[in-house]
Amino acid sequence: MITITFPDGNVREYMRGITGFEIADSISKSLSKSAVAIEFNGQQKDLYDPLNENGTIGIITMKEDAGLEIMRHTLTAQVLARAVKNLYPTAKLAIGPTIENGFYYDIAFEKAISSDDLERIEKEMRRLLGAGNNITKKIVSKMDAIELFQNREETYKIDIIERADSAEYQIYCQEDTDFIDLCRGPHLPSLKKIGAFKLLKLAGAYWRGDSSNEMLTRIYGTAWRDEKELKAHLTQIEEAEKRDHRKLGKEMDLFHLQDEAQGSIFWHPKGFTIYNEVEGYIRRRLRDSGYNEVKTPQLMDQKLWEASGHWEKFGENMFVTPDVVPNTTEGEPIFKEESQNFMAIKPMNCPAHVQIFKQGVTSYKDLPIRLAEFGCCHRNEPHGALHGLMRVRQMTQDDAHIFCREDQITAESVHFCDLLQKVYTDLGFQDLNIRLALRPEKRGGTETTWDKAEEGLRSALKQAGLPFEEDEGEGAFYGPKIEFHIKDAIGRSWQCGTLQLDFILPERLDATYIGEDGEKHRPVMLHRAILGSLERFIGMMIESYAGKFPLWLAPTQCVIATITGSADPYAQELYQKMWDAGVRVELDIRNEKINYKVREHSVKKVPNIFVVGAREAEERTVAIRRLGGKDQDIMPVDDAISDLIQKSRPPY
RNA sequence: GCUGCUGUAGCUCAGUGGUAGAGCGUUCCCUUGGUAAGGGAGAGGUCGGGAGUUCAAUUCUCCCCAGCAGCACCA
Repeated sequence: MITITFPDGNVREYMRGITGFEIADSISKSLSKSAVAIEFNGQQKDLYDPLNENGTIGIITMKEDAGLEIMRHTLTAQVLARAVKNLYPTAKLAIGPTIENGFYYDIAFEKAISSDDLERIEKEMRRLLGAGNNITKKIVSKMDAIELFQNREETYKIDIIERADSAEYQIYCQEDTDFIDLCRGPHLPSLKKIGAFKLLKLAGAYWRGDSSNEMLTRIYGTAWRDEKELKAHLTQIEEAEKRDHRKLGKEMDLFHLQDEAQGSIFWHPKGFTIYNEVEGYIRRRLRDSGYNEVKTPQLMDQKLWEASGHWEKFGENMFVTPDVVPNTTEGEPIFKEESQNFMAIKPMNCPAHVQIFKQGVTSYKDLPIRLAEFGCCHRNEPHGALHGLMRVRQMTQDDAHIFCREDQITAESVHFCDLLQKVYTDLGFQDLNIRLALRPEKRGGTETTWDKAEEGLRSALKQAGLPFEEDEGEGAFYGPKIEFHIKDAIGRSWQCGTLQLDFILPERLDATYIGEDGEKHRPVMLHRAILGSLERFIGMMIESYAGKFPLWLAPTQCVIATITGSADPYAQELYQKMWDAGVRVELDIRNEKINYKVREHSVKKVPNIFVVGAREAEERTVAIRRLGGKDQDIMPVDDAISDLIQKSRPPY
């Protein structure tokens, strides 16, 4: 007999070898009916796995998220994979995991498939589900597992097995078919329990995530408990797509991109208003946090980048220009002779900041020195990486470098995390994903320095009360880093803020300070950005506010809209008054109905419309229509203006 | 960079082996209307670029460019 403990603390005795299904059945028929798998001693197992030891059991049903995930997993591994093999027998299966809201399967097709095939596959999947086969499994040795898949020429499965160091492998089968799949499970006991699903898209993906490997075809899908949940999810995706910053940027006339400057933003007046407000805000924050703003060259001799190490390490992502006068004679080459000297357009500000640090002599008493720059950087990003404002080739960071002593690292890091938190709160971002990237394989510096650096950042995060995850091997070659990620409208994660410790660059560029002992010492350098690139951060803001910016950021804070032409003089007077008071105001005295004007400005997401007609002109009032509201609010002019100005104050 | 898809008017998109259409916007006219689209008329396109097949290409083929999705990359 074995002793089974239930989540509520109850204990029961069962025969050795009993299954989760039988245990569920011994509790209630309805439970065994809804059970899809079990969790036994913290590990998920199939419903029909025999239990041979004492343990704690939890019955997983589709109600739990764990059950939903098992369903998604079964759907991709058993149904999508089988449907593909039925339709394309020569296709080779690679891996098919679950992801947030769904699943994918990576498959090598003999011939490329397209979205039409997606429909065929989905149809075949539904056909297979109709039969509602039971799923069974067998456990085989490594040799047998390899043989099984060799017979089917499933080379990727063989690769997976060969790389694994387990002695036993689980092979899932479906009754009445010869379909098999290698999987660590668990799976649903039967296809009858699959809920509602939809295949979404096709994309390429490298085998084992390595770009030197061949590219497979990845089929993405989403799956839910029932049609209602599925529909809700699809609606949510549609809603999220409406918040896409590229779409809103066009609709709200904020910026554009064009072929001749791919990856670089043309900021329109309205977009640049937001940009300037954000920059002004962060500039005030930095000034009051002990930073000194600087401006450094855009073009610097390539030799400096060699000295800093960037040339060797990141040269491929840099733009260079020969230091010669171009030849403008038509039909002749632009460069008559090959240039001996090259200038590089800066991809980062750090080497330049070191140059400023190195001017004169710095005492230990001067540290920390915090140099900030809204530095415009160019990075030669791969074409496929470019993405609206989120990934650009020309960007401006709220960049700063802190030169400090080793004993100041933790205090500076805590100081930074505090500042970052204040900024993110002000700008409406609460949902941060913070990652601490630790020493990579290829790295500079000693183990002791790395220990100190990693612990410095770790304790700073703890002191700042920020939850974080650690990523082994993801740090920069010069030091560990903290990354602050935010998700965009459709759930893609982008790094915005960052804090990086650097022991290497001061060494390479020979930065020193004079210590208490009168000797030269190396400062530590902290690379840090709160917003990251202003372009990306504004992109995130457009999506998180869905274009409905708070007043202090709204490109147009107020439109004065007239009802009849007779109110025009009054509206003009009002407009001048507000303009003089510094309000970002527009005047709409077009010969259009007020309905039309209200709609148009609402669609453009103008936060306030001051509606004026004959009555308002007579009484010297305005009828305020606020974005999203249905009602109007009648106020005397001066009250309305001072109220608007009051509400337009930046958070700092 | 890789895989797949897309590229037609300012925007969103339809369409065809015989050089093109809608809605919105824009211009002009009428309308002065009280809180999410008043009516009418007009202008506007080398159908992403290049080459090929064809009597004829926006349509078919190839190459290039760009965009989108994902992957890889992201100092």
